[in-house]
Amino acid sequence: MRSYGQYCAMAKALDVIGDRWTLLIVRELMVLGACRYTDIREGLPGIATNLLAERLRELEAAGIVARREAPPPIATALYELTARGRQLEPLLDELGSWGLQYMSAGPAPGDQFRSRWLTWPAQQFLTDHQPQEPPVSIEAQVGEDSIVIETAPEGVRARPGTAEHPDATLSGAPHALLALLSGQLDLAAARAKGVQYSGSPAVLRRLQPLAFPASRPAAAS
Amino acid sequence: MRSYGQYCAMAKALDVIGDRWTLLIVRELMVLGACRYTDIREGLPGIATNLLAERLRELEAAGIVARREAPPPIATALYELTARGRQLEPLLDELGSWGLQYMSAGPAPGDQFRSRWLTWPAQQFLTDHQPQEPPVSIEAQVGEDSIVIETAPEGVRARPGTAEHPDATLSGAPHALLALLSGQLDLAAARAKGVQYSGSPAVLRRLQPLAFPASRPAAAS
DNA sequence: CCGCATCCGGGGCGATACTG
DNA sequence: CAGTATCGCCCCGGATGCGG
Repeated sequence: MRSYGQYCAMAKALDVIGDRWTLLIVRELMVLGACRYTDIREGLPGIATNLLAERLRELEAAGIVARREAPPPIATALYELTARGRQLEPLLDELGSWGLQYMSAGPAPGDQFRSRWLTWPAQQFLTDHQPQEPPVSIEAQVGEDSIVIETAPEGVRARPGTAEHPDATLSGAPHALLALLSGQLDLAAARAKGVQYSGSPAVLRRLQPLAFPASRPAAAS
Repeated sequence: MRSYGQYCAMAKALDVIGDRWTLLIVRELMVLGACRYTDIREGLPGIATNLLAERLRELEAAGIVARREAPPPIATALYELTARGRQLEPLLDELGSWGLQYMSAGPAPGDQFRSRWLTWPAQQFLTDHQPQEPPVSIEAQVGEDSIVIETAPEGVRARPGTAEHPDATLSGAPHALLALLSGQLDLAAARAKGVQYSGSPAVLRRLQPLAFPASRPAAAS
């Protein structure tokens, strides 16, 4: 991208990550961890293949993404975030928190969706209220692919994939699941909007926000 | 901007504020408060006038900026952030915090600078360690225009303008002043880099970071 | 099939000129 | 002062090709 030519921290940041698609590529790498070119592309419906390749090169040159030849069993390269790339997580969190206000209306006509995009609200809004209890996991899916939400020592983690023996399963329309995960709806209200939940309600209650917070919680401290 | 067409909070946010120059316009309005078209333009060296006008229209349509006809004495319109626009402040803070790593090398050849851009590091990194003491103010300038850094009940505030009787004055090269404000340099080291400080060192010590923090402090809690 | 590179049309952007 | 108008270019989107 053409530099703004301003000696200002925000302008310098935008010089590096202000290009179209760039932050969404970082989002995919944040969600997926080390992954293949095609895996990234699957999470970026609408991107032109040449643009993805070009952005990955730029991100590698900027020290945000590392490209690594995979060990023999896999015949391809893997992409992953560097330490500098992982430091973009608070920025993506803020971006999502601000953008959440545009989600309550539901998907616009033609909007694409991927289950993996639910990992962000899951980690952002769910908390383990009983960390001393045995770990639990919930499998959520919409459409083909699924994600796993599970308790961990550091807190609630979410990742694409499946769980062997999930304590609960969740499915439904994207906007209903998002509303449930972000605390806009409780389980009863979400069920009324078509959400299917199987398993003990206590599992979900252990993780859910306690009340209905404002759509944009006040900045921390 | 063309929509990403993804039902994801980050993508939706970028649909609104991902266009080139958009976040920098918000930055200027955050720094200046209600101001005229020309005032904004002065803080955005390099922008084409039609782009600024177009972006302001888009930001107004998105409910981020309000355009208001000024009262009679002034024969022009004023622009200011709406509540939704002010909610972008944490995002700009994160953007600046991440971009700060590119500032330590000093300005690139041809980089522009405005004193007002120092208001962000001043508010981000300075703290009033003696809030019960009488308020103090520091005037800082580089080149033509100056800013005022002053203590307030809510914490340290910085704004473009001048102080009537500043307790201290500060001037020097942009990168040296930034290093001083962000805690990368103490006063002695900054003076060695050409910073001029007049006034009691205690005034600056009252506000300065106590130690030399890492360039990117860990995310809160 | 994966991971791109190439090509081409259209629109966003940059620079300047111009106007009420 | 506060924009509008115009033009050229480059970035982007979409499709196709192609080597491993």
